[in-house]
Amino acid sequence: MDEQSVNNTLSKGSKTKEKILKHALKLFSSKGFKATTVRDIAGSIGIKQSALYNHFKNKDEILETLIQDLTTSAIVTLFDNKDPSELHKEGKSLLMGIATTFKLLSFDGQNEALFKLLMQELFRNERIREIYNEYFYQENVKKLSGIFFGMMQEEVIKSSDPLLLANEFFSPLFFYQMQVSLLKLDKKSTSSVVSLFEKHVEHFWDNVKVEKQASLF
Amino acid sequence: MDEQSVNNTLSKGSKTKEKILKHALKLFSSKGFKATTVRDIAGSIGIKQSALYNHFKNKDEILETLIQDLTTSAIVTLFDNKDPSELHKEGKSLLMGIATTFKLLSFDGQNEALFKLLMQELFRNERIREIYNEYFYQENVKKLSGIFFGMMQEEVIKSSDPLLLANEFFSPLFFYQMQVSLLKLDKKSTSSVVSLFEKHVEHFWDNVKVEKQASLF
DNA sequence: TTGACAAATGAACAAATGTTCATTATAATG
DNA sequence: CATTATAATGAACATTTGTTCATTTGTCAA
Repeated sequence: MDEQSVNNTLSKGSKTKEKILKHALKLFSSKGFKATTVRDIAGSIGIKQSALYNHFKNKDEILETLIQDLTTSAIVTLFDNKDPSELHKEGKSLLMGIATTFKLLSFDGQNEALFKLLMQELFRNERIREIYNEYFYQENVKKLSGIFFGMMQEEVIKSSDPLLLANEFFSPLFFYQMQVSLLKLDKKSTSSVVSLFEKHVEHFWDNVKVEKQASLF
Repeated sequence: MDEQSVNNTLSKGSKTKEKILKHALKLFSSKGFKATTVRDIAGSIGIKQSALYNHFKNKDEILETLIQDLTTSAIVTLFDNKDPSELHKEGKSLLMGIATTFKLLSFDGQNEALFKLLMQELFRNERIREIYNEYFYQENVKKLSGIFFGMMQEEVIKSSDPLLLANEFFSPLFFYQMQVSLLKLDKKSTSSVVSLFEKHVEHFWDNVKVEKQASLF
């Protein structure tokens, strides 16, 4: 009976709860958490502010829920659909795939909003910093490191510091992603930045790949 | 040259105005503009909030003044002490110098606060976005582009797209700078990130430099 | 000293904001 | 149907916040 009732209440109640989260994310990501009022959120859904408190203890809990969602969002699970033990065998095209995944994040509204929320609260919210650092930065750099280590063993790329390579590969992607978000805010063209994702992979690969023997031909 | 004479010539008022800007920057950069109250600012100086309005029309004007200061701050004039027409002759050590300048920004409290302010308001304040884009990003990337173009002509580095190189050189520096700021917020060690500044230059240079002839010896 | 002027104070205000709560509406369940 | 749990409403609240203003304080020049 407990499960049943929980399921039922979830299915009907969660509709507004989801709406709240969705609209709150939109507002937080564009105005910032502090500047967004509970009346803003309620108003954007079409309910009164007091109704929010049937679903969340307070305004902070809405943010906390969104932050928690971050840990399972696509911007944090860039590599989860790939098998690490085989990753290192594909070489450059693998890197291109990662860069493309990264790039595509900005074209999904939900992910873009999460990214903007992340960026805006990063300097004020320690919990967000934890998530950013642990799930977004460390996790991805660690996976990249493993990939590069594998590539080195297979002699696909030159032997060097895998952690450095991971950072060098990751940081431009992050930066270009940020640039795209910023340009979109002002409705400017993003094409020149978007093209940098691929060019970055090319440039990076040229540096790390094992040189073919010059005397082969 | 002592306090007294300064006090006497410049009226006491301008000193308070500077204090306001200094403390406001500190507070804005740590709590964000919206979350900082005029009482916070006044309190941190030791005056009453109403006294602020003898120096600034309102809270927004304080932020605007700080934003304006950004355009002439060190985080925006990274290259201003160098002569562009000669820059391209130094090669790798020039790049190392730029990276070091970048790195050192985070060790000056004023610059670090400006950087944090910039990052926090970037997604909400169009004027800051303009300044960031024009003075911080475009300006520096343009100068870097010119440097790389020169290096290519001198055949110090391989011929390729100077603008891409500029972005590839700039973006990790930016990212590492951000990482340092974030780590400092939580009083964590920054040494591993700080070392990435130099390693980045090494890695970058290996990719772009003109290969020496292998058969020389 | 006196007069003038900038700066600081204390008190107050209106608006905005997060939150509570008693009441009403809604919908599923026995 | 009646019951019961959940959701939404309207009204209210205590605070917080930006700002104003009349008054006082301090400083320098005449």
